Amino acid sequence: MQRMSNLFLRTLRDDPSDAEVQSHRLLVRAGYIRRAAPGGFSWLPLGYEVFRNVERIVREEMNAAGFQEVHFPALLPIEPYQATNRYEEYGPNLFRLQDRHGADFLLAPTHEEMFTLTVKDLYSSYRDLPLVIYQIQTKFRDEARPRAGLLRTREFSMKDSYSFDLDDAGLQASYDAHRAAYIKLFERLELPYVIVSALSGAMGGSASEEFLAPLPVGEDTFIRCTSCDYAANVEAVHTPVPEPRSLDGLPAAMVHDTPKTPTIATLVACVNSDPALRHPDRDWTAADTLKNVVVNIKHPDGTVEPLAVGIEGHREVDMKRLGAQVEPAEVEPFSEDDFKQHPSLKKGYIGPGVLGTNNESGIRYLLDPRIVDGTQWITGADQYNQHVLHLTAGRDFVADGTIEAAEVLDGDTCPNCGSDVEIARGIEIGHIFQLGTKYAEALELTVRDENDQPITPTMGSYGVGVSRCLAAIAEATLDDSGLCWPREIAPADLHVIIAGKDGSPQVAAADELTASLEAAGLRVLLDDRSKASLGVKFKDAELIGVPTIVVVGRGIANDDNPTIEVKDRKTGEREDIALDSIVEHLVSICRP
RNA sequence: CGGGGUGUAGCGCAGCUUGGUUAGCGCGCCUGCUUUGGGAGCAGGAGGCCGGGAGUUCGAAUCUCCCCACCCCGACCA
Repeated sequence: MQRMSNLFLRTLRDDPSDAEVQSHRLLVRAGYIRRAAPGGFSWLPLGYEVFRNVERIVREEMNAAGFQEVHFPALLPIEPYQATNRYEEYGPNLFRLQDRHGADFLLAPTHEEMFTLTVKDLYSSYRDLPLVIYQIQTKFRDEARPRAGLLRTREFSMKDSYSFDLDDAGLQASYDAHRAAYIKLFERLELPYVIVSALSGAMGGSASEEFLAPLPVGEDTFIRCTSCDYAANVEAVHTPVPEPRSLDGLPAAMVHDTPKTPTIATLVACVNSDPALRHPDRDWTAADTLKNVVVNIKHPDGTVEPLAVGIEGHREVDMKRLGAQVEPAEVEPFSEDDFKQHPSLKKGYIGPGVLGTNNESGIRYLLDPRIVDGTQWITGADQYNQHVLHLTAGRDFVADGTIEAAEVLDGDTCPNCGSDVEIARGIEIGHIFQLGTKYAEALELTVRDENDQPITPTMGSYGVGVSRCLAAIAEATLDDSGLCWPREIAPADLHVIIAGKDGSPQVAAADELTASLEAAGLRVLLDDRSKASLGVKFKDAELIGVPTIVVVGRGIANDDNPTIEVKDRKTGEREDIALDSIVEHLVSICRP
């Protein structure tokens, strides 16, 4: 039992000024956490209780799946990370430090290297595999911008597991086992989730899916179908490619003067207002135009190559999608100086006529996949103040290939079923990766097969953000009055409020009730504060968010039929329960 | 790293434009009395390097410069 009269807790009446997102505000106001460092939080008793509950559930589900728990240091030497090149690839997000001898160390952002090395250390036979081991550990990442309370911190708790298999089928089985375990886990946490296909990014490897909690405060943008269950990270969305159209009978391309139209908006206004250029049946829209955007692609070896991307005029280039397509190269803006280097590019009037490796600019030209043969476009004529109408793909121009770099819009076509997709935001709560042999090869992990030949195991890695999950659960369940935890996560099963003065019968009754409830195996938070007014106790109970609130008050003074009030935090429904059946009643609520 | 905003008591804020008593207010905290079914009342009290440093000035929370921290947007990001 926890008595609030001596609980290390101070609830706040006002919102902390530095907290913007709801979960952050309420976790601070309810006395669960305190900011202690940039991107770092201290856990207070109630918060740590909830944290341990989330951690326990994660652990139980991992163990239930047959995975074995280990624990590694967070402070690590850099050599293994140099061997996989991640010491460089992680860049400024890696915390680096030196010991007293000047030797380099890092604070681990994730542990692929150490798990791989430990397997190498202990195992050497195919008979030992498959293997899945995991840990729940504090991770460190020097985030450029910690934000949103517990949702993005520089020090956070994460469950990370690693699978080691002999072949692709084994990896797929380990991956599927994690996927299934995560589904059970998030359902037990009562955390809504969407599984989206993702790109593996800097982790290397092939297949990868993210578990997102679909909440507006999430930082990840994803696409989901309004009809089927398709969902994907915005970087990983595939654009359905329309069928090519016939070139027969299409009007010829014509160059027209379109003065002062360097932007899509001015161009559309111009062609709609010029009687010679108007569409016979309707207004032209930005979607009738072909926008050509030039960027620089910086390769890992330092060389820079210009790249032109052709997309529908009503879309922007999505830098995340483009970046994911050209990885590991990086995208940089095309500067005024760059334009001077390429005089054939008339800024604001760039068209396919000069783009492409075989044309005047020599710049590689990639098209959005929707721009199939037979589609007609209004686009730049490569002379200032001129555009060309009816320029037809496959007839008047051919690009060097296609690229998925256009922004995804609400109402785009689902690649799975053809219905509309919508854009949503989510908090990344889990991520599963098929890594392949990148780490095993770099660290020379091999085992002997049945013919005594060395083979390289194939790996997967799988993460769940424990502290982030806690924040996501708070975010998903809170209401205007405060937090509202699922029972298994909550810091207690019951929040018992004494509505009576010191020495009143309510105090004795509450003490007796609490003892009985504890004997029945329920976790009780008892508000026995004598100085706090009843209003404060009610407000604090709702703020703290224990799922069931029990009020020992005037009802017990009824000699004929003494009662105790039971209130459901989420619904607000209250009910007076006879004193002689209260324990049984509460057990049935808490342990259905 | 770019843009914007904010730093004054444990928390939330006013004061700064136009420099000038002892830097205020609400909540919280301490003492006493009253109160007890929805953030109680009265009375008394404690608590401030006004983010840090340098400068201007007879005098700086207030003006100038530099730095730091935090929040938001973007870049970044398993």
